[in-house]
Amino acid sequence: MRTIRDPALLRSVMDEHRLSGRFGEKTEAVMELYRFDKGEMICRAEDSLDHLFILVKGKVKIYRVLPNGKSILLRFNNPLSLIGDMEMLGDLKVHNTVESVGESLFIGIKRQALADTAGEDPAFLRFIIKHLARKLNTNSSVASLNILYPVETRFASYLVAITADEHDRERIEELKASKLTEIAELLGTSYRHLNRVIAQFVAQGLIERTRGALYVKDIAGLQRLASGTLYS
Amino acid sequence: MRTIRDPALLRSVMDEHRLSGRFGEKTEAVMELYRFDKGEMICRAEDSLDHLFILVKGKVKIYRVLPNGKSILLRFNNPLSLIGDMEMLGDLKVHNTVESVGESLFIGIKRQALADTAGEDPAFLRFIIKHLARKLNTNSSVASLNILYPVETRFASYLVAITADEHDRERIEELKASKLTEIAELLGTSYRHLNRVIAQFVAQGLIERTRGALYVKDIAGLQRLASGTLYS
DNA sequence: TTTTGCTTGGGACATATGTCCTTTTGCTCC
DNA sequence: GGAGCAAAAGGACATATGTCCCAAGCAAAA
Repeated sequence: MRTIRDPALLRSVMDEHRLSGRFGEKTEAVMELYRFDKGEMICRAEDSLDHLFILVKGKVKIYRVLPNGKSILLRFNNPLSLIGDMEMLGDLKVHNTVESVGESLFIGIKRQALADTAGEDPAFLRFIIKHLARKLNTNSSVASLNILYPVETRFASYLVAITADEHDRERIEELKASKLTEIAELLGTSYRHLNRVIAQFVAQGLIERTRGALYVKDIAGLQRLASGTLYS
Repeated sequence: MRTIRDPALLRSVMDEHRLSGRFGEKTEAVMELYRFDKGEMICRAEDSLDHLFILVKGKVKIYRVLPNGKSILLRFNNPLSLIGDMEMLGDLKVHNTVESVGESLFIGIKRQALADTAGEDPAFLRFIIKHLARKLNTNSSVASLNILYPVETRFASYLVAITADEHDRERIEELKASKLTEIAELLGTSYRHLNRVIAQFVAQGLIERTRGALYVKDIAGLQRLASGTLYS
């Protein structure tokens, strides 16, 4: 992690995401820029965090490692998502590992500043609340989807989500994974089983597979399979 | 739903939960008391909510109905939990059904008052944030637990949680269920399968079953099975 | 080029879990 | 006490998913 002291860059980043003027002046004053390199960890379980981060550039991968050593990929996050909100604002321990996928840029607010300044700024607090609410919403949708539907349905739903790129481009990005093993983790299944489902979809003419890449052929058919359970 | 105009009762309820003086005066002024009868719905999917509710007495059951007609019990909530936070504060649609288990009492804040008054009160907003963060935390723990461990482990974890009543009584209550069918739903499995696991636990001497009731005999053994995955 | 290693693709088998049905048990109401 | 009912207990079978392997393709390193 490197602190970037470049007011002009901070300004332009805030403009880009329409954050300028959105919070109180005092809150803006305590914001700083931080950069993480590819593969660098923003936090991992049991860490104690000193900053609340707002991702403004790049992409992070959030996963959880469980006592039995297994891990589950929770999601990918793209700009304007919060890291450390639960920990800093809810007095909770870190449970998830957050890793920078490429190089990424964050606006950070130190713990002390959060308590003194931002914690008294209603606009900032409402911003946090809105993000928390959306996170919770996504999270519980995915959770119930995971437990009530077979991998077949979830994978169809996943494909529809990353393919239909008209609206909601953001949420889609949040779930995008490259390698098949990662998709398997995201869906909470084994690579082997995902593979079976892929083979089945190919047999049904829903998708096509060529040396590793997948091509959606029948989005309507996939939608039928997902039957209204879209990741959302 | 009935509005209860009884300032004295409101006062005593707020005292009981140490809410008095915690928020700004204006915020306190827009709080009202509401009562729901046994089995009454606080909200259900696609409803539009007009209030943010804080449960102060009773117990509510939160579940989600999915497009395929299946439903999953998400959790039971006990006093001082929020209903409608995601919807009112995150501009989201209602996705979960919330049902009053017995008779229950809420402090409610109307949508308009929320925007005008409470939404400008940092103390109130921090209260909301803290609750959202905890909800999210519980939710994602349970979600990964559900997907990565077999029912056997989850049920052991559940039993440990509701049995170890020393510390954390609140969180435990949140997950307590009476009938076995309800436990099955909570664990996201079928009653049949839960039954199998129970039979297995009995055979291993971990629990005892007598006309419907279960008695924990070997909490240490259950803890070993749960292996650090406690619902938390 | 060979080697090494990661990713893909898939066979064989074991296990976890779901669905459907029947039987039993304990209760309440007549 | 018997009828009727809801919850509980469990048998039989089907399906979903995991684990363990092995083999092939491709790309970077040696």
